Amino acid sequence: MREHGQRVTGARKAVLELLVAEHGPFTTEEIHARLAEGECDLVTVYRTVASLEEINVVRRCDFGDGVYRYEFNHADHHHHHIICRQCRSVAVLDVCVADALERMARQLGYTQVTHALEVFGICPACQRAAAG
Amino acid sequence: MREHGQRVTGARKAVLELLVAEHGPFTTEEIHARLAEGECDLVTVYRTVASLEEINVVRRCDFGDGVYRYEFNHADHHHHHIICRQCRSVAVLDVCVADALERMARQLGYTQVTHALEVFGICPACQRAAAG
DNA sequence: ATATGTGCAAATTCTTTGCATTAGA
DNA sequence: TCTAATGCAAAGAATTTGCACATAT
Repeated sequence: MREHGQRVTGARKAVLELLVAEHGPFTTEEIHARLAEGECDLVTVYRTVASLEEINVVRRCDFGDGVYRYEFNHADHHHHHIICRQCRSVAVLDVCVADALERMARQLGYTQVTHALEVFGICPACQRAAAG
Repeated sequence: MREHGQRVTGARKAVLELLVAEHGPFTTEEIHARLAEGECDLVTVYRTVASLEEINVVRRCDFGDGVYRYEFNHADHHHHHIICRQCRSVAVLDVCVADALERMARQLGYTQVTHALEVFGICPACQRAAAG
């Protein structure tokens, strides 16, 4: 963070430690709720995840329900999520197949190429619940 | 639409015709603005794209700026977008590589599997602008 | 005839901003 | 010391909801 002219503060340490310790992804509300009482304001959580995303330490996910979620961005361990459309449970798909698309984008002349990929479905538990 | 118990109304025809004619993707505001004056309320655009998305005629895209966009879902012609982070211009990446992930999700027991994939970068024009 | 869709206004939800205060470097 | 970060309150933006009226089947 210091490399990017950002200060290392209590709030930032707390948010980042939480995201490193638990996998997430979490909404800002969830992050705020998990922090110690009075540790840090909800607004500061918003500002903190934005700062962390800027320096690529945190990745923002969109599960399509109008709320953004944030998770620690393991540099070496890129993965994606499968989200149940019904119960919103999240599982990890431990593979990434988007490299081909990123290459294609670079060939088109784009730089700083990244991607966002989420998979949606109905999880086995919800299928059972619907059937029973 | 009738197959899904949905009624064919003027508003729905207008929105769908627009999305078929122009490529999009468009925000609800953009759709509303392109429709004939008084053709249909903005709220109805929201409700219409939701109905159309439900029956998979329309696909929702998230370009990461907090606004959803909608485009006609060519059944046979699945593609993805490359969005310039700076000027928000959109180009089409005429390939889809997510089938492997969808297969994986189905193997995990998920049904009704779909995915959302967007690629981001800085487009050549914005690079030139920044350099010049 | 009747359930569904629409328009308008208002509410809700998520996120951002302004500004005085606090605290890193 | 000086700039950046924080907390609180308030604003802003996107989307959803309630309800009376209109309309497709």
